[in-house]
Amino acid sequence: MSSLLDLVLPDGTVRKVPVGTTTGDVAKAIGPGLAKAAVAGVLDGEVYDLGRPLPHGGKFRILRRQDAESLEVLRHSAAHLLAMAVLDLFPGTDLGFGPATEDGFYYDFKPPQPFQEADLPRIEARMREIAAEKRPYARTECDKGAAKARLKRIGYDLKLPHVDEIPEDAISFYDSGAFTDMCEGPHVPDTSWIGAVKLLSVSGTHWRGDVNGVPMQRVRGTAFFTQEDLDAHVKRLEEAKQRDHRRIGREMDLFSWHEEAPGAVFWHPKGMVLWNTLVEFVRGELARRGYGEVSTPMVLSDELWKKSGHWDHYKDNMYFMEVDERSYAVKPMNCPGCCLVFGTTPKSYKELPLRLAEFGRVYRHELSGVLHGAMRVRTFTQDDAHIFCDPDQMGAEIADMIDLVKVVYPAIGYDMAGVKVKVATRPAQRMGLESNWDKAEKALIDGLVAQGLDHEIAAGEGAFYGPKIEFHVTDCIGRTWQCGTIQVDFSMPERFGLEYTGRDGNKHVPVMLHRAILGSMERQIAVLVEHHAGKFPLWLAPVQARVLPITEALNDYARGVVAKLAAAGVRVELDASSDKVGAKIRQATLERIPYMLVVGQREAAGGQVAVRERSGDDKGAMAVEAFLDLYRARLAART
RNA sequence: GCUGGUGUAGCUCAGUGGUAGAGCACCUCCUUGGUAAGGAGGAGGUCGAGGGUUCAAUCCCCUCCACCAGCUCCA
Repeated sequence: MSSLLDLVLPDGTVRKVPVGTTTGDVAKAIGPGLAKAAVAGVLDGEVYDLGRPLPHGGKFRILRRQDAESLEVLRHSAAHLLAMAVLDLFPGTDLGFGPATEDGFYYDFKPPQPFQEADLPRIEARMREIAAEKRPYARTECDKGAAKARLKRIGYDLKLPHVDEIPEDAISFYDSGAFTDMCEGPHVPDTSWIGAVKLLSVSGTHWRGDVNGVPMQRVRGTAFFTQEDLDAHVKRLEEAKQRDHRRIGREMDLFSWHEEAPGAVFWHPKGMVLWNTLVEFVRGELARRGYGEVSTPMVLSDELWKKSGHWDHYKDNMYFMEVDERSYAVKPMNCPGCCLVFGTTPKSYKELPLRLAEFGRVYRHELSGVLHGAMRVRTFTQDDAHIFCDPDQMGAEIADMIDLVKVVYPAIGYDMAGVKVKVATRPAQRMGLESNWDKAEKALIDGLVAQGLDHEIAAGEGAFYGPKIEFHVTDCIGRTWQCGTIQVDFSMPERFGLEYTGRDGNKHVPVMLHRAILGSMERQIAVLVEHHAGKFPLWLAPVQARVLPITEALNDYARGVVAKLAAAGVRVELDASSDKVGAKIRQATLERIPYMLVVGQREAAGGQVAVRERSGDDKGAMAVEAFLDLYRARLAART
């Protein structure tokens, strides 16, 4: 074994260093600037502490403070810092896990007495004190037996069973003064590196996410190298809050909620403009793609749900009722109704693929704690469709669905690059043959690969009747929401005895594909509101233009303009209030109306309107017809 | 459902063991003003619901409901 290691740096040069060299040593050797900025090293993809000897040669790079991955290291260290403070203030607390997350960190605790939000400032203050103490993060390694003994000695009971699940033989610990934690690292050299930290919330959780497991409390926070970075982050969070669809929905009078119907959206006229505009847009695409549209009942007999499998697999989420001594359920999905439609008449292979769309409203009894505005509700309308086809047609149909997503999402303002695609595979609770699950999962993955979409696998997260592709978009505070979905289902057609006569004259069972593009109208519109911060493109804007007379004497002229625009299809309003024009502009801007049409003496004399855009751009005075040209061009461009 | 929090006017929020207040919005009047707030006055609340403690509860206690942040789950 050579006593020199070969480190291949990002620029391709090879640096020979003696065994025992640390990342810090390498950084120093390269230059003082780098030494100052260095946080950790990455050797063949694995991150090493600044002071940890590199065990072998390989591809090597140094993480600097400005690199995104450095924040992860820092925040993981901040999680330890949090644990130190909590153990100081609440002796006897048992520790769970404490990882870094996308924009911060958390640590799960089992304290003798539950934490309250009011405890956070105290904990945070203690964290700052400890940070100032410059406690080191000192790494040591031992074998599993020693690790268990060590955990037992310090009283970390929860982590004890976890030792055996670690694949490596060597277990690492990090010591910071009296505090020690089993942890694979990496960490910053000492606590003083954590320049700015803020605790954000305390919430409930369970040991390792198991609802039946030990209840714990999660303290969440975020950390940065500098206070300026933290301040900027806090400001971003506050700005994101301004995009909250619940707030904007109220401000723009799109929808409301009422205690009488928890988990249900009440749509107002302006919200319905968004809804109907989206539906009409999707309908246009469906017509081009050979879909028919159906509408099936909300309330269907229990018998149907027993046949479909929902009775056995989905009952907990369903609403039931008894009428005339017969039991019914409110539909949680549209598929069974659609199956009845398919089965109405004998089908020939010549009719396949049969594409049936349904803007179908469903009810699902979701747990009270999961409801969230219009994103997660108990009744929602899916832009659903069920495609009955033979197995050979499946690939082409899936391709067409993915293509539909790629057409619709950019049109409503999403960059496909920001849409996360997952393939959810067979869950523990499922029905149907394993061989069919194999085929179905393969068909979905093949479809994505053929369409060039990156995806990740969400193992075990499929529906009970089949695997699915999920298209996730992100809300204003970084939560992602599943919208579109494509699912393959071999089971339900079989259960409903659906069949078609093939070219061979024999009966065959069709494959059923379920799909939603927008997902649910409720969730989609909520995400859309946040995505655009309420500043919808013209074609979607509930109110597209408002006419603002400068004085009440101009109201009659303004009414004439409104009539002319309305006749041309513009969603236009008149502001006939006695406010001054500045106030009218302010109001229209707050309501995020794309066009403000100011009319005064000058405009009235020339049959004109003075066009101001939502952005504040003054387009100047122009004839009403000229404005309509502007309007139509932008409408067509969907901008 | 679980953990923690919140619930006072349409909205944002003060407040007190002796049945409530501000700003904005609303209504009326004055003002007729040229690109993000003109002025004055008025109206508006079973203080989430039910029970308890008390001479007296919006405030203290209990139960429930809804909402918020997470957990889990989902479109």
